[in-house]
Amino acid sequence: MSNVNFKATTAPSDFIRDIVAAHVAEGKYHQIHTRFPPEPNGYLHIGHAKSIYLNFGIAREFGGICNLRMDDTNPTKEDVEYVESIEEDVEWLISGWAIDKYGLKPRGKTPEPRTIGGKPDFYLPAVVGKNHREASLEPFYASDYFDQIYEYALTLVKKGLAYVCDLSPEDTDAYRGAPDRSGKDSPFRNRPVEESLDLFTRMKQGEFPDGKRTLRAKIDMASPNIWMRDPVLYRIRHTEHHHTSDKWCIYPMYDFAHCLSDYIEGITHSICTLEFEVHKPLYDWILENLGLPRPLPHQYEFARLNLGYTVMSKRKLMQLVKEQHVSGWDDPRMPTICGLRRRGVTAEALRAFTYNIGITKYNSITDAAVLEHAIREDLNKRALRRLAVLRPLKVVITNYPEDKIEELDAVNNPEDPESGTRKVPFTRDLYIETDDFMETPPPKFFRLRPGGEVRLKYAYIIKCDEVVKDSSGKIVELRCTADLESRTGGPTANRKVKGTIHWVSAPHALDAQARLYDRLFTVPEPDASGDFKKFLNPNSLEVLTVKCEPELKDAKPALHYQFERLAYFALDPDSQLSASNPKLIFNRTITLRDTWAKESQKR
RNA sequence: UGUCCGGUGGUGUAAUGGUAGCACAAGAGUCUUUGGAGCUCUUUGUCAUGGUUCGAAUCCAUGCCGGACAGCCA
Repeated sequence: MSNVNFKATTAPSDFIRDIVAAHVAEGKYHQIHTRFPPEPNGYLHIGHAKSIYLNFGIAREFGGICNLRMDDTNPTKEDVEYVESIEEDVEWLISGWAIDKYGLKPRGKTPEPRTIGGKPDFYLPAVVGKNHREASLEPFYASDYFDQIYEYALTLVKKGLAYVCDLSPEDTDAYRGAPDRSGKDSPFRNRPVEESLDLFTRMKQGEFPDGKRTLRAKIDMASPNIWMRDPVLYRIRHTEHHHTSDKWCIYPMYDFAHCLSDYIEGITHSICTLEFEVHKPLYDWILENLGLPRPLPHQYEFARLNLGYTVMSKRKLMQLVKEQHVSGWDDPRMPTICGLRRRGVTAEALRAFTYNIGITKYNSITDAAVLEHAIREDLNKRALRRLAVLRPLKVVITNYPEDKIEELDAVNNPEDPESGTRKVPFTRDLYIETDDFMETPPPKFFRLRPGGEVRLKYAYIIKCDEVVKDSSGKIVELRCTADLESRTGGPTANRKVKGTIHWVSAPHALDAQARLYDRLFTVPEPDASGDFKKFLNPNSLEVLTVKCEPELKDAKPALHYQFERLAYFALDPDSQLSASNPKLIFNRTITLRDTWAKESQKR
């Protein structure tokens, strides 16, 4: 990669960072500790990137740590496929930026019991600053705390703050009431502590089938907050767990496991999305009623990302994959991290994007143009310029010798002088873009026309003398003459010609596949109402065989390219890079801004 | 008609009682061997009504509008 100097992005400011900054100023915590806690039931998407950059950003800006934790309390939906993809994506997103704040733990380690001021405690510290790829380290798992969470459940039961309930799922629903209607006490609510203890133990031992009983917190069935109406803490699930195997048949609910996981890891700021706001009283209730000896974590909520022209829910993304509307989670049209990566979007662009949209509690839909702008800005600085013709039209320079080959100098990246130049071969037979010629052009068309002149980038000014058509009237070839003095540095090189177009020498042209992606959906809010799939864009992928300048035979997967005047491209992993017979596949990351397209649409 | 949380140009986001700013989008111009990039300029906004104050986007009250919550999902 070239050593482009990216301007240092100043640290953003938002209401959560303001809170953290105040806590740092007053010395409230020994060290700031955040966490990113995905459930491994799907692939990470750009909305997760917003959360990752918030949590790791805070760790980075305030000298803290951010743990990666698998929030894996529901074995029926989770899978190792997802935990592996999550690790890969998180690492890619924070690599070279906050990787030194990445909180992991020794593989297989679980919280150790200890005593603080006479009180029992469980704590699992993070390891940072080591090579995150070390096999000896792994992410945190909520499921690693099942023993401790079970202990805490026992404590609540003994305190008379939790009970085993025999209500069926249907009855539990009915007893809960509704937002505007008070709930009703379970008939098992005042079951003796000893009996609950016995039943809970037997639940753990597998004596009862799924759904038969639950452990519930004893709070207030009349609470205006539904989550305080004796919420279920544990349910029975005779299911193998991807991380704990068959050790458990009872699993803690999110609300019970999450606050305790935060506590066990010493999290100070537990940042989540708005829909958990109504759970906060429960989060606090659990921690406050356990007599915990260390400072308690606190929950803060922000608005999740909504992006125009796409869907963000894991359920819907899963549906697109399963029903094969896309080629997989990493299809370049997907808003997933792996999809964006495959498409050629960089982590830096995603970071700039998330910085630009900010953090608030207002539920908004971000214009897709904001993301596109961040991608273009990033790629403009780093992409290597190359000449490639997407839809070739043959051009013959009739006054140019048949066997002559010139090696012309071409700039690799005008934004980065250090990227240097390369040679591009020029011959009599060329390809230009079909769109760069019009037989009867509209006003303001600056490209080639019959009898008109245009400059070939890095080469000559040519004039179109003759349009050759086949029997159906289709244009198959242009016969042109070049101003042989007009090459770069030549006597007439500075002649004013309105248009400059790209080209490729036909005998030297390299065939490659180009995959042109467009928005996955045709409307800004595909999931606003009804079936989002009816808004799928039927033209979201177009596959072309294109003509590339020979330099591209050495294209590198890690690099980004701009096919001049067209778009940014990146090599797809499906490419075969054998030196003798490479099979190149380029994904179009994003088009260049096209003011001519806008101009021509006006009419 | 319960509880909680919100409401600033088209979109998103600042201003923490003191000149409503920035980005994207849109428009105009300039430059250009990328109709790219850059540079310059322009249009458009504090949900409403009262109140407190020398002064309110900001504080208070009322109303209006929007979102979240009734999984043994997270």
